Amino acid sequence: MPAAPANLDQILARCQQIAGLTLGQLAAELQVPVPADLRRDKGWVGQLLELALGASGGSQAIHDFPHLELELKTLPIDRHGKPLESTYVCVAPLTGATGQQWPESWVCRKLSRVLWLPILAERDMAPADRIIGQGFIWQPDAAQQALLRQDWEELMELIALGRLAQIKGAHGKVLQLRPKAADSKALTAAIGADGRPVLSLPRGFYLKVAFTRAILAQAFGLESER
DNA sequence: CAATGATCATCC
DNA sequence: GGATGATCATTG
Repeated sequence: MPAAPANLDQILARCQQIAGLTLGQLAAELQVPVPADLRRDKGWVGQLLELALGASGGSQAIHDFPHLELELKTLPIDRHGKPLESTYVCVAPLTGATGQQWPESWVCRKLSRVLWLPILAERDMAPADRIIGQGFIWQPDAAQQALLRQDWEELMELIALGRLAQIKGAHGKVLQLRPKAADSKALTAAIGADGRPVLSLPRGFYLKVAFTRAILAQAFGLESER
């Protein structure tokens, strides 16, 4: 298992080494078995790349590279370089976060610096054949930060006011709130419409495709359409 | 249960 | 085709 990288340059160097490899090739190097499909191994890609890059953290609520305050995100893209999915950020606090300010929020902290690792992963490609792209480190610019902050503040206000049930995935501009649970029967504490505690489906913050697509376009100078 | 890693599958 | 809501595995 690769050692934890000491700095950002080491991480980027490692990214250069694995760019262009298929996930099957990388898995073979690391002696990790490859699932035939991801239906029951949805986290496999992310965990493989964590291993390859020496990320730590596991299932704890901390950065992938704690000392570097760096978050690792794999990003499945199609052959045009467009993200296939929205990107999960973190679970949403449904209680006890009233009064929390944006700079202290887990969304802001996690997104303050991200190592994006595009993976060419058309749906008809077997996991082993998916190809690792060129990873890059991103930090939100002022405009991106403002969009994230605005969406976050709106969503958190609705949560605090007990309007969680009204929030749909379409609510934010770049950030959305959607279910995040093992199934529709999972429950967690939340604030009801009358302000009293209720149980509800856990939610998570996700970045919309248009936002991650813009990040890729920014990094690679691609056209943002198509 | 809640956190991590996300993709699946259905509906529009 | 794309987005929304549902779901899967694993760990502490």
